[in-house]
Amino acid sequence: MTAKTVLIVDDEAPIREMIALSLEMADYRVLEAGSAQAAHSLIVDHQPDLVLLDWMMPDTSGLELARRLKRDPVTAELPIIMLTAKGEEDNKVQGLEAGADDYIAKPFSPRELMARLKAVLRRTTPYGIDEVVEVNGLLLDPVSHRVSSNGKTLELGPTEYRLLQFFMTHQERVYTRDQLIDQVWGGNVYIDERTVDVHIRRLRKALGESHQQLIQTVRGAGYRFSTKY
Amino acid sequence: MTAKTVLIVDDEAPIREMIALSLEMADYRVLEAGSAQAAHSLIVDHQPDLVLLDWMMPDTSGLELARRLKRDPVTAELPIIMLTAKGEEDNKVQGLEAGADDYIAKPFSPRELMARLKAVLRRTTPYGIDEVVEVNGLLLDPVSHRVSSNGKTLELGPTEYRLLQFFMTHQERVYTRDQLIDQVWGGNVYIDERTVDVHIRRLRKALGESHQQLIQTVRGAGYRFSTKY
DNA sequence: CCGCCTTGTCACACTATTGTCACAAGAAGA
DNA sequence: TCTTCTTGTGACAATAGTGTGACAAGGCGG
Repeated sequence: MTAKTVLIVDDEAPIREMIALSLEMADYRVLEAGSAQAAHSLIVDHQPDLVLLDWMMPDTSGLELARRLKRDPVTAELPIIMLTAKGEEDNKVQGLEAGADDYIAKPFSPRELMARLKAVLRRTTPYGIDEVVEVNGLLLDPVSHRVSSNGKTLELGPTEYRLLQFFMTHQERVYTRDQLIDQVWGGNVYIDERTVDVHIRRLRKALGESHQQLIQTVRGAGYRFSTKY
Repeated sequence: MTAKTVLIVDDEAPIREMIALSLEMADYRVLEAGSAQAAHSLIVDHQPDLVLLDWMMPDTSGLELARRLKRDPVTAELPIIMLTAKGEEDNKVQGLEAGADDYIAKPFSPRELMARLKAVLRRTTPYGIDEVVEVNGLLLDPVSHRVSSNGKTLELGPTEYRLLQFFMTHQERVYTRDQLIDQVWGGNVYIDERTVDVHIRRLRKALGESHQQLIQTVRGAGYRFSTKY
């Protein structure tokens, strides 16, 4: 699961920062824009997954931006949450008509914001298609999150599971420890390369005699998952 | 496992036949319809397990049919896969909003079609809405809203009941806390993820020693209801 | 208004998992 | 064979993820 990117559009920097802080603590990537103009180019460049849009903006109103985004086919599916001052119920209607997916009245608690944000993201990102992978009697089923070796369920820790999943969907190719950290641990972690060795070891152990040869050491380079040995 | 019936709705006969051929080779029963009208009566008569629906249809568009099916409680549960010409990403969103469970862009390989089809069938509920569900002596009767374990009635709160019902009709699949909130609490609620844990705990407690192992924790992922442990 | 039940949240207890280290074992090259 | 890299292995302390009990707020029928 990759981190979602959220764009905050508000002309008041303190508010932006407050929101940005909450979001970053919850592991979202955050972009900020102080004007509709800036917002638009950020959207084109960075393709955020969601926009938090303030209703009151000096130049072009937030409403205008929302309309524009929804009209353009490229950005039409981008979910938008409108922020607005308390009690202005009319705005809510207008905002939703303009294509906003949800609406939050200021002042709001960070907690509420997060909850709504998740709800919107949840219902706009459809589930992926998860396919079962099978190699020589080794079966990985992402749907039930289960791995079995010749029918017998294996006990894998989360990291071992992800590692195996990556290998099974990227067979026959050598990956350096760095690449594995990138792919399995997810981009922005700082861990020792040798840690990979340890997890490889754990995975091999869990796979047992019957399948541990599938994970091969390529000396001086990295590791490879292959049926040929 | 009995053969699944798939209904193909497309106004172009050659395409229908191509798809039908692939499906029959994979042991599916196939129905064909050239119009939304025909499709509707076939659905009523033959109750297929899945509908492959073309987006572009002369009379009522495929989209319309999808909406109609999802609106009618009788057919609401019927999984739908939309077919559409390549690159029309807007359609994807509209299609998914209309209730389609998946979406395939033409031209597609038979292989891809089969994979998606299997995936959709796997994750859609094989159970009728009012059917009694039974697992290892654990019995849930949606009509009387009652749950019994080896004949003895259990006391479940409303939420625990819904949670259990969801699990029993969606076995063998891991659900994240988010997804459970979506499915059991209903789309637009804002509650803490950890609340799910508490309800899981309450449900397990209520199920007693005999059945609490059915609800399994998948560390780092979520929960799963399964008879295999 | 009262008592009863359900619910969401919190604080704390508990455990599996994780990253790292020190050392053992192998491979490659001279 | 000996030296020098590189990888395997077991142990361990810190941490992240779950289990668990308690509680206050809210709903609901009386």
